Amino acid sequence: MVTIKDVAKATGVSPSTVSRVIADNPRISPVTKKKVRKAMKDLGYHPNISARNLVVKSTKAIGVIMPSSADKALQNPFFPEILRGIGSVTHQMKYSVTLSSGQTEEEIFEEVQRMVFGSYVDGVILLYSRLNDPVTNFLIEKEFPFVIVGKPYENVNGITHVDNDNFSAGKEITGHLIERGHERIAFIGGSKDLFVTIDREAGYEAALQEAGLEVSDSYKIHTEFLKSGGREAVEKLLSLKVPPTGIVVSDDLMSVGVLSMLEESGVKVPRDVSLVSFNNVYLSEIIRPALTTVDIQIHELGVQSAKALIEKTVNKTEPVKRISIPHRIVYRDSVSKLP
Amino acid sequence: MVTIKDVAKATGVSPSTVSRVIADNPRISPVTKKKVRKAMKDLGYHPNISARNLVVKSTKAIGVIMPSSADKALQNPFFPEILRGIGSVTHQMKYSVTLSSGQTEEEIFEEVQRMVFGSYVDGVILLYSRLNDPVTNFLIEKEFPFVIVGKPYENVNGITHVDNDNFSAGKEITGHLIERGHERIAFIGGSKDLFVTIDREAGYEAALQEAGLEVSDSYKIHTEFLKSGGREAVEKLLSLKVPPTGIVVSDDLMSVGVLSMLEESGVKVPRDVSLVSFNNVYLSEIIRPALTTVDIQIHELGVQSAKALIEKTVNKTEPVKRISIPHRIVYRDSVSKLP
DNA sequence: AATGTTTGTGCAAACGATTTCACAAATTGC
DNA sequence: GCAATTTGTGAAATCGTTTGCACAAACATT
Repeated sequence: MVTIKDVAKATGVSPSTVSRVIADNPRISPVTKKKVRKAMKDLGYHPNISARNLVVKSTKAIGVIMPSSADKALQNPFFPEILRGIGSVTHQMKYSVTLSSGQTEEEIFEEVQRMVFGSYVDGVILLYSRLNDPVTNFLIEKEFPFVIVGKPYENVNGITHVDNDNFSAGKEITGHLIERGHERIAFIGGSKDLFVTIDREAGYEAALQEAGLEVSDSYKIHTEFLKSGGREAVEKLLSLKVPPTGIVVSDDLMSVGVLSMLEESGVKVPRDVSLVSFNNVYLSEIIRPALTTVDIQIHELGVQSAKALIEKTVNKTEPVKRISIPHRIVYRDSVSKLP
Repeated sequence: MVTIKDVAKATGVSPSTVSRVIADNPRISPVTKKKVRKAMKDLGYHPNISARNLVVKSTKAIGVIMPSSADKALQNPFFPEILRGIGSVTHQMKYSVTLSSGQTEEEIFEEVQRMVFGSYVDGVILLYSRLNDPVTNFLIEKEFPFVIVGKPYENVNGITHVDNDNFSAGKEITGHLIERGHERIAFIGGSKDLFVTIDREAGYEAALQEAGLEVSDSYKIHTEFLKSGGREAVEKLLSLKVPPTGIVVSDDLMSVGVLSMLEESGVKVPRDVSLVSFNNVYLSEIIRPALTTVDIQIHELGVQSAKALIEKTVNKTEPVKRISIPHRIVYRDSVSKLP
């Protein structure tokens, strides 16, 4: 391994000078810089990151914490996409990203502790938000820089987070259905513990009320995931005396499940019922009918969260921010117009 | 920050002793260990990882390199899943994982260089395999520990990798179609540059030949991705004078695209044509008809690659390994039996 | 010409761990 | 009961950087 001393020796200067060249210190004369840089190149010098971290007390690394794999959500294309968003800024800023690998809630907690106590990272991004989450509490208590993607369960004004306006998104997409003449509109969502679900559903209800439509409990379904449980739910929905003509589904991935079940039951989309959902993952484009969905700009969620976090790590006094990523509806083929 | 010295002082021993307690050195008396451990707990001591890395010249971290985002494959649920597999062993071994964040091929290359030269990681896992890949060549040249998930393009016997037997998988799944009475079977695959595609296709052909069936070029389609391009391909396939009754698709995600197009063209699966594919991602279970597909055990690919890599990093002389993860067909509802 | 300032560089002390060597005390073997 | 070994601990060097301080040389100011 070639160290700073080697290039110092090779150039005939002191290690400090080499270090300053690396930092591009203005006090070093141009000619020395040239010399040193050449030597670095020739010898194939690369700074040792641990040594540097040790003294500067910063790692230029951020931790990204995934939800525990209890959240089956992990197969959701949401994650690779947001990782890419995060990656695009970390790369540009020459930061690196360390991924959590714990599977259970406790494992993840341990891991975060290691990350912060051991100075593995300068800050963390939480890719989930849970009520009474030990990780969140821990980070707050330690005053460790972090940002949440999504809406924090408590202390919303005290935690920097980046989120969509899921209420409006829900309202708008439901509004779209209403505009197209639908009056009986159902909602199918995931776990009620998730703020995304809650907000989108609230938006859905708001749109209904605003349009003077009745919101009925029998039109609202919450199902963890789309296997057996989901099937019954959808069937029940269809067998109501007045079945819905439109359905708002809280997530594209769920949508494909719902879609499949509908078609299986002989219900054609969008002919018999219209379907809209959220996220606009690649899948929603390749499935038939292509889904009308609200694009929440997952990539941008990643970008902004990484930016906000890095700002926080370089400037500890950075004020709390609430960043809202705009959404837009992308119209495709899953909704029909009613007379 | 509480350091080793603080706990030394608190316990009345020397830093070296504390260090040995951490390492659970047998030479330290049980009573001292007790004392020291208590002090560590009381003071909230956590070792500083940079300091340790600096002296032991190892980071207990591995780098995971994703394909460049030119590979749109990134939306594939394959990635989160394999990350979870990797994570499960890194977590257990108390390793951490650093994710590549480069988007283009060059960015990724730079990043890998930083990782190895700067001693960011002890080894890397390549989640792709490309012909003449600068990254691969670099790692080989530097003799830096790495493993490939998939089949290396060259030097197959010289590079530790973990892969499925894609040839057999292709052969078996095609065989299944044949058993069920199909004789006209098509193949739809992704880029021909990928070994997965090549191998699975070769297996497909082998099965055909073995059964005395003709393999025809007009039955083989390669399409980058499933939007416009894919649609035409599928239509062309259907409009042949003798259209296939069965299709082998190289990937579940593609399958949902194909499936959608088929149904859109009024072709019912499995009534009119049967469909099989590979990977067994969550999606293949929720879509209707549920897909008969070969489960390649993505999670296990991750587990084994991480294990193999860690072995290599702790023992540089570990021999090259070729690890093959078994597959199995999971039978669902996308194939019908022909008379 | 004397003084003050700027410019360019080196010395040496950190940073927080690990590890080699040394050594006293305790234990064992005979 | 004495030599040899084992057991338990500490001192100090080391890992590869960064950085505060010092200081000589060059330059600017009167």
